[in-house]
Amino acid sequence: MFSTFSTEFSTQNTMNKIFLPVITGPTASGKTALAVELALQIGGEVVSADSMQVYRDMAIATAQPTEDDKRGVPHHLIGFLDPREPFSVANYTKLAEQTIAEINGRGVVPILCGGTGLYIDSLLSGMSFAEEYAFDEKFRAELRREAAEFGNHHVWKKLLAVDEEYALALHENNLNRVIRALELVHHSKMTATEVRKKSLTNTQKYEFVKFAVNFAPREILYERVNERVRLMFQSGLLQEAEQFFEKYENAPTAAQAIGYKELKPYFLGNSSLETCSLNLMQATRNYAKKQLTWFRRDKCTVWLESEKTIEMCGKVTQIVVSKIG
RNA sequence: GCUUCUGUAGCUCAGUCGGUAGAGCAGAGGACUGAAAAUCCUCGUGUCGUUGGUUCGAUUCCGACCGGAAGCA
Repeated sequence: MFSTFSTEFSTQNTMNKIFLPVITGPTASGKTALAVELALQIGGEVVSADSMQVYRDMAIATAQPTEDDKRGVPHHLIGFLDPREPFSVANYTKLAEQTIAEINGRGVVPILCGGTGLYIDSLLSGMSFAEEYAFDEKFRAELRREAAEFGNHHVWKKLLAVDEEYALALHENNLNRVIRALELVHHSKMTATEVRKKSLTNTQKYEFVKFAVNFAPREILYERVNERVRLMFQSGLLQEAEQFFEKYENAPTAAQAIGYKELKPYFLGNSSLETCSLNLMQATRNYAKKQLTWFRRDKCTVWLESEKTIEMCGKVTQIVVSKIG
């Protein structure tokens, strides 16, 4: 039964690589519980791969595992950052690499668990993010203003002039990316195309097995999402959001978290709590769907039906143990 | 009971001066290299409430009926 999985992973060239089980899946799929169970079975520690769980004072909205959820298993990269601080893949991969190396150095198995596909894949592929490519808020604001005045096409044409290959691969309406690519040229004197090629020249540091938890049919997943949002309200989401708005006026990255932004109309008196709560569920369902789209693109992923959680834990543990040796 | 408005895609609504219709949202799929819980792309046939009439032709005009809303009694 387990042999069907073993063909999925490559065992070649495992020397000097850290073994890293990866557990991912859409929000509310139960990946945290699975990671904790695995950690208990093999004596591992969990490293989060979540762009929003890094922030403090947002525990409920970002569904950070509670002490009960953790069952004594140490968790890393959760709730350590001030919400006013910006954060990005570059910061994440750097921190995650350090954390994983540290855990591995103690002879403990690190377990990567989270729902931010970009962070996970960037880390696993060893993508490099050099300092000189850092972003420039003024530059972005100026281009955004130009787009508002002259249209997206105008800004996209600028990119076409300096990096034709990447511009043709991008839709002109995808302003964020068009601007980022222009920013790259502006600061690093390298095109996005060149940076992309260069960023993947690093050797991969990990020998990994990637599991993705899912519920099918989709309606079941969506009902779980709704239920999770209801639980968030019961746990005090409203109070947490209120405190967040009082304490943090300017939170560039953290303000994007699903949860607070849907609740804001309620605090401003523009919308009923019920309406906001329905919008919050809707946004979370949309998010879960988008996550699945990302996870599907990696054909080596081992998909797990989470109807039978116990059985699933057993399978995962067995696979992981066989890799550790 | 009378008057007025209203009944079109799962939802909210456009529209057709009579030639069987289209947006947003939802839903599905996809992209993704420093904001990724972000950003963006693709996909729209539905007895146009029911039933008669006028007409070559009605979802569109007229009548009746059945829902819904508001006002007057």
